[in-house]
Amino acid sequence: MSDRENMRDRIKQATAEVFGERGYDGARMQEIADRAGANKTMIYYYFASKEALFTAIFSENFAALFQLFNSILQVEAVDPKVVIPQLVHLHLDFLSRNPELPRMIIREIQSGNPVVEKLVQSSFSRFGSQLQTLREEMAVAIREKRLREVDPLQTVWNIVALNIFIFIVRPILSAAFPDEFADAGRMLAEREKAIVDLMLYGLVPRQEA
Amino acid sequence: MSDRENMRDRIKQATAEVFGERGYDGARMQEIADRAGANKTMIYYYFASKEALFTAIFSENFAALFQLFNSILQVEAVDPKVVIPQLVHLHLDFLSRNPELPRMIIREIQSGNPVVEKLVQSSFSRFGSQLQTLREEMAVAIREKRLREVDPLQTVWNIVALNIFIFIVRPILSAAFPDEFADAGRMLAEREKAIVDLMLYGLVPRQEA
DNA sequence: GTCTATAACCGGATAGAC
DNA sequence: GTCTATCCGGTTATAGAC
Repeated sequence: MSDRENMRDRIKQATAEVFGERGYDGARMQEIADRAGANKTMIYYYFASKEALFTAIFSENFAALFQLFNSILQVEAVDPKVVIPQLVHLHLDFLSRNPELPRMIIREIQSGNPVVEKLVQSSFSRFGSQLQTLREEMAVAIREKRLREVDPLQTVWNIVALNIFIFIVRPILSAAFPDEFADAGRMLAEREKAIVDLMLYGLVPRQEA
Repeated sequence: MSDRENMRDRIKQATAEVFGERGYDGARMQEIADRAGANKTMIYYYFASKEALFTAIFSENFAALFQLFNSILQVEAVDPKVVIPQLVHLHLDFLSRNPELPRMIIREIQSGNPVVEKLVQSSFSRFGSQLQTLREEMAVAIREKRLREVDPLQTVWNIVALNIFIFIVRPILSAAFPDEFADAGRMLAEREKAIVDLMLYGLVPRQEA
């Protein structure tokens, strides 16, 4: 029973891996079965089809990501020096536990799968109201000189862009800079530091001529 | 003759589009033919196979991108206030002319295609020496207080991350924020401004308490 | 160079035994 | 719940006429 007891979960795990690596179209049911240590037919015992399997795994992961985003955006006092390090850390931590998720989302987002469309729609409609709150908080922070005069939406995009980058291009980067990627934990820590530093202070020195 | 004269080029253009949208595995030779206004057989008249077609288009685009990177990195004086706006503008301009390229690269980079592997290897080995030069230039700039004490490699990653972001997640963003994406030119200009502003100054105000 | 028809193959899905 | 054997549709690729 040790391994065999939760075949369904092992299939889900294998599915996430293979879809993340190969994309929906490139994924083979046979490979998913192999990695789960199962017979191909077993997948069809638990899931109706490849499409249904994908939808289940994608929905689950996408929901988890947006749950994180929503909890992250519940910020009371917008002082960048306090908030930014927290935000970056939470997001990177989540991503390092789901490293294949960004590539999967990016790959499959324009697949035409109606479930995916609906998921994006509903996630972002909730996200919209959160964003409005953030706008107001940031406007206050700007007036009180705790924050430079920046656009809230662009700022959110910037954080996300910087955070997801290494996960999205990991295959390129680890081939191009093997030294930096030899120790994944160390690399992630350095990346986190660099992102926070950029977000807070930019490149131009404080004391100018 | 008007349209028909350079069928080969139209096939290449259609290929880039379809591979960008659907990925290698999702792309259908029939759809490429349709978009090129050609018969499917014509593709095989000009290219040996789907694989060969992909390799040709990928190599070409990837080479163009790295040519840009190399020309961009030939920077004499590293004063961020001068260099950053130029870098960001050149990169975004290139990307807006090849909007499908980042997604295509990210999708296909771990495909196992040996041509892709070799391309990445050779591109980055040349990039490596450029990076060494950049390190030295930046070290000087830091000593002379024109630049904050930042890591050169991380800084390059940051610029690339911020620049490619909207192209990579465009399908999500245009669905989630239709207003912002209604006018593509205006959106790109605002994005450029936001990236340069962040890179230079970060979020923390200059004059502190 | 361009087309129609078709071969060859592959991968998702199912039937049915145990 | 798990397995073997097989079907069927779709996709790349080619043969061969014009």
